[in-house]
Amino acid sequence: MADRESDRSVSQTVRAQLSLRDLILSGRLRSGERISELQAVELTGVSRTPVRMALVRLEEEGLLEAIPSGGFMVKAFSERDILDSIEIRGTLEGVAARFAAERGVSARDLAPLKENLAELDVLLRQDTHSVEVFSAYVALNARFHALLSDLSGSAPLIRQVDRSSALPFASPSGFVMAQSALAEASQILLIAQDHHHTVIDAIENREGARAEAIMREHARLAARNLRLALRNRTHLDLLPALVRSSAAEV
Amino acid sequence: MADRESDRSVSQTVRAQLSLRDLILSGRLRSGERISELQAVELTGVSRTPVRMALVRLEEEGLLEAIPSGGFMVKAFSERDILDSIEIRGTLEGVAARFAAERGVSARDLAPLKENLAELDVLLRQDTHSVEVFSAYVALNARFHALLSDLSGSAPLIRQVDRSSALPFASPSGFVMAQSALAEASQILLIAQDHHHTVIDAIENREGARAEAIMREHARLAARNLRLALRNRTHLDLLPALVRSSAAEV
DNA sequence: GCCTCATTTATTGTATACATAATGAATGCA
DNA sequence: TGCATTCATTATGTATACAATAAATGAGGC
Repeated sequence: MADRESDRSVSQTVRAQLSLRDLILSGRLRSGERISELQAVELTGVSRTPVRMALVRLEEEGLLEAIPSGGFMVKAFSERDILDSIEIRGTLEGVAARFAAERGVSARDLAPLKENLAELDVLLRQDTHSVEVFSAYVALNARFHALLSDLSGSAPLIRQVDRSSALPFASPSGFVMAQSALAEASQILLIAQDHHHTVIDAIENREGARAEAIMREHARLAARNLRLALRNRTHLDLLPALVRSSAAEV
Repeated sequence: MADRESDRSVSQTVRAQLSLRDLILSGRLRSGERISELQAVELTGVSRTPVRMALVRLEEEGLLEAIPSGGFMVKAFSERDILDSIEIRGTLEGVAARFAAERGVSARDLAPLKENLAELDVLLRQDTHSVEVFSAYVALNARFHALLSDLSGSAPLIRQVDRSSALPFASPSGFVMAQSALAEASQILLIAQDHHHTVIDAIENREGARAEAIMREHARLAARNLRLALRNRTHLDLLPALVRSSAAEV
């Protein structure tokens, strides 16, 4: 929920952006649906100016698409689009890992990653089928990836990785796929965690090519995971909670 | 020049965006300089609402940076940032080439690329040191790269490539470096053109890994070219013309 | 009965007025 | 003399009024 009237500390623009993002991700605004400014005003409770700003930002974010004659519509994504986005993200993360390895990182920079990794290790010994544990996993995993791209020390790269992350994680179907796959193949998480460990090892040993290859393979695993999930969809009831937790963290 | 008062066919927002982009790229607004809305209003001649839209879009474009307390400043880029951006772009173009190769492309899709390639061949037999020929080269080369990413058939990837192109080509120093390097090492263009030919060949023969490797190497060539240019800067007088032609094509 | 043109309506684009927050300077007090 | 507090000024955030354009619907003619 977007706390429409309360929380005066954040700007109207941000409030509108959060509200609208929530509406899109939760599916209340369907793909391909045109969204008029006045409609957005009704939905968010703020006036047209901040609503327009929010719409422009959501367009840049990739959730909306500008209509030539004016206005915006909710962007539609194919499964192929989402799979491609995962590969793009993996490719960029591969470059990030390689940069980190080639340019060298201090033990101080690596510390938060190792800490995060340890937390993930602990978590993965629990039952990842439960909503709480899975949500915690999603958050920790996202943090690992964010820390990793930071490790590259390259502002343009960090920026690009951020942008390429929008689609795989923003899309409702992405969420459906991610969690449903998880439910039936939680050992995949263990392999993913192995990737996390080995990429850090590669970076520490300055093995750039290896670090890059691991992150690419990591993305391929995620993609495979999702393709698998497309066939046998389960646990769709988990979706709303996941979407909500993701929208909140922005 | 951005034709301030004339050309009523385009929106005020777009006019403001073009004007401001031109001001930034031409260096009249210096890196790190704060740009207030009223100042932007003065400079562009449109009112605050479209100016704000333009500022937000330029922020998303990567040319401006939001100041926490409000407002925007012209973003500053290091040489490292620009070199990284070239590598990022090359990496993504590598994926695009691989996608094209793996998924297959029709002869009809390849036709415009081959035509473009032939035009480049003709051009490269001329004196690339002249402003006209070099400008034409820049335009044709940009078109080749755009067509190539289109060939991937992946909307998310095309989008990402577009975004990663902003920095290397938008930045004035990128232009300085690109053209000054060119002036003293025009044989590099011939090698680059060979890359263009061979990547198409690889795509036609469905050699995905080779296609990807070529585009990566292509970017490395560009990066090397620029590093070289950093040492002996020449022909800086060409800069304004190049910036102007680039700003116009958007 | 269908096609075309005009009128009307709705929606976006633009401008400006107002409010609020931040910044800087000046004055008073310690 | 130095620091803090307050006031003034400037800038951004927000709302709304107005204009222009595009879409839709109706009527009239072919």
